[in-house]
Amino acid sequence: MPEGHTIRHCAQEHARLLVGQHLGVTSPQGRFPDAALVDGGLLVGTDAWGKHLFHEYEGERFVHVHLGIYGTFTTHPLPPPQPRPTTRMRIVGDEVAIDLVGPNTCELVDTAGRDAVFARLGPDPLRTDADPDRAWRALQRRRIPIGQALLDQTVIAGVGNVYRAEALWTHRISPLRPSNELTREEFDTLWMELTELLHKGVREQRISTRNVYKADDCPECDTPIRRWDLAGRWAYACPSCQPR
DNA sequence: TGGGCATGCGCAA
DNA sequence: TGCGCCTGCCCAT
Repeated sequence: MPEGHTIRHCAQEHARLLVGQHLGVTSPQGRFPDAALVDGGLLVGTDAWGKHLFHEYEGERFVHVHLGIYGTFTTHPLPPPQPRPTTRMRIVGDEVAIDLVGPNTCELVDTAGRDAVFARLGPDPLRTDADPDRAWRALQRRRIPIGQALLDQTVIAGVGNVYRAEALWTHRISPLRPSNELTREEFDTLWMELTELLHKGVREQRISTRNVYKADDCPECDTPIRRWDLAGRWAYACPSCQPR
């Protein structure tokens, strides 16, 4: 269930369980042949930016993972069960094994490759070095529905469909409002809301609020929630609380 | 048993 | 703008 909070949690957990160890890295499915190039390597750190995760091995080698919509990591105590036929990557440490299934991306990159990923991502509210001004300026430069902009990872990194729906509903902003018509105050509120929701998601390992996302009626005014296709993704909003 | 769907994204047209 | 892809699960048949 990957929005940014899931990836941040993986980075933290993998760091806690595996950093400082030489890892057995394999690809039972065979679709990550470069696993052999880091097999036995020392894991020196992990990092997350938006929905992108990096495992850094000694020698400036990074395994870049993007879970897409289906991807999952599973942690097993040793000895781990037989891998599934679809296990893209298995990492075996001193005390646990971690399996990766169904990712959009699992590739080996160098520092330049990692930086190239970072370069095309907007600020991630979960990162302490995040610069919300960059997101603000990106919204000003464009005139697209704010609901569409929030899912654009070059604007803000880590927000997915659920956090978008919940944050806009909480602050009574229609997903259809043009991005450059938000006031600075509204943007600041939205940024803070997303930051809090993401942090809460990391802590609780799930998205807890369910106000409009897939809801039938608005918890505030009982108006039926409207669902429509916004640039290829389902948008949810209360037509009464979030007027255009 | 099989179709549809899912918190995503890149690419062709 | 629409489609394909990565996988698992739920629900209808």
